[in-house]
Amino acid sequence: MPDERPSAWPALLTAHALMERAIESRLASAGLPDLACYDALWVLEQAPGTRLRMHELASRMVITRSSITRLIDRLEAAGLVQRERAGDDRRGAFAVLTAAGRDLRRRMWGVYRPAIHDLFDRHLSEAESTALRACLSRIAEAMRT
Amino acid sequence: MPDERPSAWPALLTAHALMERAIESRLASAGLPDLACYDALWVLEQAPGTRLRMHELASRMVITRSSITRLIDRLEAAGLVQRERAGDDRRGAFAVLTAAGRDLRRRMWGVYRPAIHDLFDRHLSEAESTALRACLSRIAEAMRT
DNA sequence: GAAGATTGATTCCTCAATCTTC
DNA sequence: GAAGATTGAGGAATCAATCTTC
Repeated sequence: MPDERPSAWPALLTAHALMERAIESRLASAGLPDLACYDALWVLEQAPGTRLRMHELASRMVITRSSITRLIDRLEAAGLVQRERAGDDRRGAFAVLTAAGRDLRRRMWGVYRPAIHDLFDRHLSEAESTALRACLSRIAEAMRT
Repeated sequence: MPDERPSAWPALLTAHALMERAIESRLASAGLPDLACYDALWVLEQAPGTRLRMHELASRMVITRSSITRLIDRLEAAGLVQRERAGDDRRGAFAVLTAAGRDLRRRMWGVYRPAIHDLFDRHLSEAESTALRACLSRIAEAMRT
């Protein structure tokens, strides 16, 4: 880029792409689903009652409403989540984590966790890791508002 | 994630997704092509003779061989790049930047550059930006080898 | 009419198979 | 047989349009 001062953004783009490719490759080799699936299961597992409205889930995963519909279609077909109608507002739907979903998430973490360490955290000092997290969270926070 | 010490990786994932969405949105609003197109044009513009072998271009963009074939198909149809057969090894093909490609890249930069500043660099100090770039380059470098 | 979610049509990505040249 | 690139088939992301409920 014709830069005045070089931004960290291109490096982030490259690091992200390489990481994602390597992680997906490890998951696939282990016969496991992809990162989008993991993310959905994990976000649901953190939510109160392990359930979330569709648009809330989409927002936290940073994907579109149509994408979340189709993703939940697949996860539901695989028995990892279940849809439930909202009681108070019958337009709404919840995605609810199933026991199978929780189990699979845990198994995926067994591959995902060492991958994050080997490919990412291993190359950072404790201080760098903390600083990185602070910077990136700040940037994300600014875009959420 | 069930973490011992929180990694910066989830924050990177979120920041990346939000950034990409916001940048694509600005480019689309300006009637311009997407980031993949920009990246290809820019990588070619940096290369000696503004030309690169297909697999070299794919490697630098961190996309697959089939993806680069199809991306260059589109860019060539739009007159932004041109294919050339390799003289020495006739299996190979070059993607060569055209004048129209260079012009469009410049116009896109007029939208892309302020977006990077507004959404990313504006929230970082000079020192943070430098440190971020160093960390992410190191991580990318480790995966390249 | 607006919000929540889904669907149809299109575009794009990916895997495996293919073609060509080395 | 292997490297470079492309292609066909299937899966997934996206936009706009739709359906339902508020």
